Amino acid sequence: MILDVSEHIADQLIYILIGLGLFDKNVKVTHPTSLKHADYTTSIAMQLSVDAIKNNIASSSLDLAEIIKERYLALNDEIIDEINVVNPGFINFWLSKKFISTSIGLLIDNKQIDLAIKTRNREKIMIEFTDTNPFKEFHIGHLYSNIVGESLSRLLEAQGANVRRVIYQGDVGMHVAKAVWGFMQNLENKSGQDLVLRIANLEEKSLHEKIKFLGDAYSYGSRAFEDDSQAAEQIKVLNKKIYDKDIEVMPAYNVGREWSLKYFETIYARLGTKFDNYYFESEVGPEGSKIVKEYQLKGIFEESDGAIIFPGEKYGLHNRVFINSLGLPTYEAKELGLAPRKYKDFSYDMSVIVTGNEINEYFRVLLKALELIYPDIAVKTKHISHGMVRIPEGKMSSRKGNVITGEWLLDESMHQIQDRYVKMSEDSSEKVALGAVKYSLLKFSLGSDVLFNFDESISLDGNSGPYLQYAYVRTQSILARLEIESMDKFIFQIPESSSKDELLLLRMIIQYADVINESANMFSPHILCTYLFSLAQQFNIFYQKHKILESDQRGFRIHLTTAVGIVLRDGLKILGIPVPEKM
RNA sequence: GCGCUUGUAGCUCAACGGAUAGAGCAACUCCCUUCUAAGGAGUAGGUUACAGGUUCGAUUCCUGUCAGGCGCACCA
Repeated sequence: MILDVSEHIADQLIYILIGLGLFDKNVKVTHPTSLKHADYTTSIAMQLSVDAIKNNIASSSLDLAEIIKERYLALNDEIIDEINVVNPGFINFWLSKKFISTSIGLLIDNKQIDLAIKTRNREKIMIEFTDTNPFKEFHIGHLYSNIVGESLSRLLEAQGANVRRVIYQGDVGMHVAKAVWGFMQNLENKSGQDLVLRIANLEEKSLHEKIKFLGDAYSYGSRAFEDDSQAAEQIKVLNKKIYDKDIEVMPAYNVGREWSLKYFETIYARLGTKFDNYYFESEVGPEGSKIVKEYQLKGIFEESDGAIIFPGEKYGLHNRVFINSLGLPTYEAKELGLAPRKYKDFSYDMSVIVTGNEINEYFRVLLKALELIYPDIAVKTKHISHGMVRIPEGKMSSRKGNVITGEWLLDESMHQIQDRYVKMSEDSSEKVALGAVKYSLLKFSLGSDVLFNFDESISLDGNSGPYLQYAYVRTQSILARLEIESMDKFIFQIPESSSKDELLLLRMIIQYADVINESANMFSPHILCTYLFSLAQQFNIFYQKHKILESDQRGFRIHLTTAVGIVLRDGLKILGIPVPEKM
């Protein structure tokens, strides 16, 4: 809908600067911190003032800014209405009303957002996120990863990318061994029936009861692992048996794995994620081991204390075990097996992996090893890490029983909403609950830890998901009062008497495309959140001050409301937040 | 001890090296016979942990100090 205005202005500026005998290809044109200053701004005059003064081009940064302004005005750029220069040398650009009305008119006609600049047109991007572990719960950390991964996927899709969502699940390893051990022990104590029959009895139970059973088995197993050295030995042996697909453990292993995966699937569906590929540690482990052994011969890996390690210290990192002394691949080796497998399935231009920041260090080591083995894959791999979700009591642990599961949070959020708004439909309250929880995690910049606060995560007021949903619903309920006839008849035009609030709202809408690109390029959904919140705020101010349907500017205001609704709906969709019809 | 990371209003967080450092929550004042008050208007709240440095300009970059978090080989 909108051409890339900042790039357009930057091009003009470069042309002007060359004419002046100044050259800087890093001319940046950005949105100022506040739209009160202008639509676009550049600080180039200040950056080049030293050069300009030295070469007698200008006497100061302010002077240089004035010179640039005059030359820009001489270009008669139709997009720009006004340029002003502000101390100590900012050059501020104001979009013309003509440009604004044309852009908004297009937006309304198309009834959707279509970024003219498809910065990632058809780029193939594989994105891995959520990474649950069968046999364990789906806790808020997984929830966070899922919400972040899904919104990043949608941001990249908005830029035109061909995105493939994948998940990598840990179905082997010590956590699984602990759970299977606990599972078998818990079954053992019940009756004299044989294992297969005892498992069959459990099949009648509901999925939730089965998951509860698995959860208990895991905490029983991990407690035993720490407190009982004999049990710990058994669990280690069991771990190996699981890798080897030993017939003795497979019945319990297979049903537990299946229950878990089925359960996770219900959560992904609820959250609105559909994965295209599923990868499992059990599948990539053997390949990873093979690669490590092959490259051990080439000197990339070394033997140490019976294990095979990658000597990260040689590269300023630290050493990591890739194959343990039992001959089993660790996380790192499995990841090494996963990388080429993913590339084989989808010859991507970029591979994004979303994880918690606790594994940042490992990932650096892993990337180094990958770089030595598959340099072409390594350069395409991008690790995005989000912070850990902390709870006020400290660390979550299954053992302490203070794990907050994703499902519990969503359910609890929904209950609170239904208590407060008794008339709301089931469908809307689920959407609002999702909006509250998702937005509360997305609004923070990625990277640093987030403190989980229940009241805030389900907050319905202020800077929250429901605030945005409410603003959207408000636009729709106003528009719903319209007769169908009236919609197509006006040509979008900004009246002379339009107020500052209305103009500001229009200028904010124009920025949407830039915000999407910035948010996607920086892999930062919170940028979109911040924007949508201020847009909704500005709309609420407008709504409070002005009558829409009963005013002499009815047509204009209806269109304005329509445009805000389109942007809010589209932006929320990109965040993965559904919009209810009524609230 | 080493590596990575964070420190901004009472709390939770924004701010591409730029303009008077902004929001939400909490507190206090107001505004519903009105297109949805899940809203709006206002007041109060800051030596951006501390000390230097680089720059026309530093919350942002560099160095040091202090404080928190994470990671330091067979878990993921």
